[in-house]
Amino acid sequence: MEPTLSTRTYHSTGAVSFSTKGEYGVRLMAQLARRHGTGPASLTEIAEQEDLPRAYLEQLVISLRDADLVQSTRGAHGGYELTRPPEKIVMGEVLRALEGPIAPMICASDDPNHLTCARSGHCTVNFMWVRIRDAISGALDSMTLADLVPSAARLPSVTAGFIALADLATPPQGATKLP
Amino acid sequence: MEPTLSTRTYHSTGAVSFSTKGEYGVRLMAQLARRHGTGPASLTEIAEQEDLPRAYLEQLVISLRDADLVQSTRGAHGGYELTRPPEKIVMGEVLRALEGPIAPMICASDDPNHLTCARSGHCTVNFMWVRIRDAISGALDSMTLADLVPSAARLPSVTAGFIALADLATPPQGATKLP
DNA sequence: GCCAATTCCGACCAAAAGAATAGGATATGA
DNA sequence: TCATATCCTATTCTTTTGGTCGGAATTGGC
Repeated sequence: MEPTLSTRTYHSTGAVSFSTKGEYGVRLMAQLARRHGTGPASLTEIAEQEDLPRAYLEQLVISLRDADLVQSTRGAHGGYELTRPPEKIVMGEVLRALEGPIAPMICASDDPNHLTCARSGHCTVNFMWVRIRDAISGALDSMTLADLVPSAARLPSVTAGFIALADLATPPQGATKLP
Repeated sequence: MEPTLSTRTYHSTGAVSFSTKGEYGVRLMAQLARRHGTGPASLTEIAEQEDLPRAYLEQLVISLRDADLVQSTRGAHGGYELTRPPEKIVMGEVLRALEGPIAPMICASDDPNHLTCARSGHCTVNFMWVRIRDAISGALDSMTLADLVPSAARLPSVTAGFIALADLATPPQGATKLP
């Protein structure tokens, strides 16, 4: 059942590349966004649609669950679903859950309880890494899952009327509108 | 002469981290900026001041030279120096030379002649990676070497009066001013 | 109560990239 | 001619990446 001929995809295409964790994780979240409101979706199902190794997704989804972005239902007909509507899930949260704190350099981490490097003080370049970090964080925190999944692409919610109205009533939080 | 007890520093501190190539390379450039106008500086000298392996710097500086950011003088009392004053060297150039094109994901590269991934078309998430890339590029291209090395930290130029005046006469190009 | 579909979890593994080291050839000023 | 440089290529070791594997524990449906 599992696709045994696996082409390992290593993609370090230059500077500041995210790993497959970030890539697959985001795609997984996008699939869950499409299905939001339709009950839990199994990883087998999603792995098939996105053509990704199910066993690997299993690992990724743990981080997403621990970050309270998805919730799981065990047993038959179980699976995963978003804990919140897509417009309330900021991409910064997703990427940080998957890949760790945004830190282009050891001396410029998102995470407050992260030691600064020994060179700080006589280091004139730190300032650059901080600016880069802020640029990335800013971009990430200005997008939600809803921005990635056009509502046209979403499956009809089971309780469509209810949910749709409720979602519209609550404006997107923490996210600035796209230009 | 070379410090034989080497502590290899692997630093993947989370998402979007640059490698030591980027880190060391920028520090190297900062040192050259300090010395700008004082003739070539040897790598031995710089490696000592920054406490970095000289042989490794040798490799990095090749990329910088090929990108026409530094020029070399061979033989005794040779070394490297900037090809342009610090205010004319945009950090985007430096990082791209050291680490390759800015591409947070395979489908979102800086480099125009870079194939897009097979999924484009039915891929709704690509747009996010492009925005991240633009955020990074933007930050990088809005800083010059001069922003990293305060003029107070620079060594007095040999032909100080001349150079200083010449530099002031030509406004910084390609770089927007810091807020 | 059994079975199939699930999540859950830890161990394991091969290949790639990262971070150098090693060693020599070539150039050049003193 | 010698010490100091850049130049260049090959090798080495380690860590991370990108998974696989196998087996729990859970749960709905028959």
